[in-house]
Amino acid sequence: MSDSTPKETVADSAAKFDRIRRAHQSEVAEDYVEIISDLIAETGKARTVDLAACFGVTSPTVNTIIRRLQRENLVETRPYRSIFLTDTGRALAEASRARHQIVYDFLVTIGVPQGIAEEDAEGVEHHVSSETLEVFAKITKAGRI
Amino acid sequence: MSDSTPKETVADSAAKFDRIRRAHQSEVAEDYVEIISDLIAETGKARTVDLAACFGVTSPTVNTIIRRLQRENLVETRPYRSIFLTDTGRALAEASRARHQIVYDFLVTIGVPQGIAEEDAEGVEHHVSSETLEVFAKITKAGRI
DNA sequence: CTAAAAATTTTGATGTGGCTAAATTTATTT
DNA sequence: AAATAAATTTAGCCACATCAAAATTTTTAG
Repeated sequence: MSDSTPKETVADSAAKFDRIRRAHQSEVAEDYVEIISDLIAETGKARTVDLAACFGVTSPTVNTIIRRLQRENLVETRPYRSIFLTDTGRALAEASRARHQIVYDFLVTIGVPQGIAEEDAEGVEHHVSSETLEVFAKITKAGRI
Repeated sequence: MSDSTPKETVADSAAKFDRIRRAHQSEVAEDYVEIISDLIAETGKARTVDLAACFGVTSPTVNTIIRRLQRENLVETRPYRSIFLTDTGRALAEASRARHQIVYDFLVTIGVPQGIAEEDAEGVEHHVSSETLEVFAKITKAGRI
């Protein structure tokens, strides 16, 4: 127990959890634009039914979320038609993918098996600060600490 | 771009996101029992108002969540009285704290500043598998990869 | 071209976490 | 012990992600 950890004020704690709540709000959006981007790259379009399969949810769920993403100007879609990304959505997808890759590569570099790294990267990517990401990237590049 | 990443099936993808949704469901519970445990250790009791301050939310919000935790047998509380952990709750708090510490120590070991490590650990701890945690712990112990 | 299949959307429900405002109970002060 | 302050709870609201069932539209097959 190397406890040189400086103690945290109540205000720090509140700020920390507030940051997490905000991260949660963007998580779904980021996951969706990332998958939509993948689907478009692979098959030329992203359909409700494909997204539902990828996420393991029902089509009404996808529908609701796509409506929200449209409201937030991340995707474009017309009734009964496929889903496409706006410029903003594409940018967000790119940023998400980059972060995901950094986390994944880092985990593999430090010795986490690929399958596990893939699973964990998905959850972790939304919660690492840019500072930590930089440390990750540096270590991956060097192949060691 | 070292892309020897094996391709992922749609079923894998669905399982991955399902795991994340399940992690989200436990996150709040874990954070609460951890903070309740801290408060009891420091002050002998955990009150709604203290939890509200720690999490940066209002007391009705804490109230709702405590009701759920009580239903799930993680906390004990009587009307207008403080909140205590059940044995199950204490065990969960301990496991959470241990995980949190592993993630925090690891981040500090690889060079992330303490303040940032504290912030990031909170978000990351709920999304790392036991395999990855072991890798983290090993690196921390060795002081390098 | 029409009938069947597939995909999408709507409808109506649930659970969770958030809020404000007001009511209630407990604790403190005078 | 009465008045005030503080804490808790209740009530009523919203947003989000989820579902099943049903309605609608598009696509595909015969």
